[in-house]
Amino acid sequence: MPSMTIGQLSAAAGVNVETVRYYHRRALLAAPERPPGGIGRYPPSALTRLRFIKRSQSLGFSLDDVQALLSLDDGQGCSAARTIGEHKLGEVRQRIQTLQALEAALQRLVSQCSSKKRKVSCPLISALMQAEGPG
Amino acid sequence: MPSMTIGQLSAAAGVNVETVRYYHRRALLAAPERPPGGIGRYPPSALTRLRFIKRSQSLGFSLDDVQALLSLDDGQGCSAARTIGEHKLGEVRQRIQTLQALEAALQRLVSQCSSKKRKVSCPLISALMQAEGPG
DNA sequence: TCTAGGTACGTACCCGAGTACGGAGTCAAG
DNA sequence: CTTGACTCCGTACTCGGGTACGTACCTAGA
Repeated sequence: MPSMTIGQLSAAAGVNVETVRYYHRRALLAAPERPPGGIGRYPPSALTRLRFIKRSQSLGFSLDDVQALLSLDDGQGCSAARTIGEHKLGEVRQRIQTLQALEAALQRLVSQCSSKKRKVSCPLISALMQAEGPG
Repeated sequence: MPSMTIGQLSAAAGVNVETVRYYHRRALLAAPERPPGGIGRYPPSALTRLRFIKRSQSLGFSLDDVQALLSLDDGQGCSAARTIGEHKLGEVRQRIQTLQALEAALQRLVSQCSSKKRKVSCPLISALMQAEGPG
């Protein structure tokens, strides 16, 4: 039997049944053909698609991104797919930059807190009190 | 006049009036003393506190974190504050790690997409199709 | 045939950090 | 004293990615 119920499909992909239904609502995954009043059965391609979605998500693509990516999957959209990937790469690099700046600032505050040459109040807290503008 | 209305306070801190009220609801910022049926006026310390909140947020602290930090601002909580800071620093470093792994994977996919030695379909999309498990 | 478990569907809820809105009250300037 | 801006207060909505619940229905095994 080459077709699966929604429970089998979701178990195979490691997601919740509700998630599969949610993807139907988001039109990311077609609802299966279904005998009138009966229960839907998914072809193996549904599993491929579901894994595509989860894999894309794990690379930082949103479901909207995934939708765009999927719409390119006609063999023609390679340069468009690359554009989406490059854009996402830029976003990821930007987030890394921001977090590294954050890391440095936090590191500085915490080590001030550790050093014993502080005067009266906690240097972490008093540094946060100084209003040098947010950043 | 050393006291401000909510509009002046929020303008001085660069936040929305609604945000200030939201902080009241979250008990991050005390509601001002207010003549019966009259309009509240905030002391300058409210601005300091508001800036503390925004500054902490910009360092990656959640409002729950900020609440904890503020509760330590009695001159006694320095080591507790440092603990919170260290914990947050760990989180930030973890996020950086994850994003760097992401960056590498994305970079690889995008450059495969650019190189012309691809066979039939878009390598980015077909890589996402390969189900090697999410990651 | 009965029954347990799976499925279909619709709706509501979760998180965090606000934003939006509407009606009533208040305050200062003209 | 009126006008217009501001404030107060409560409730509901936003975004993203689902999760949870309830009811009705179907379907495979004993």
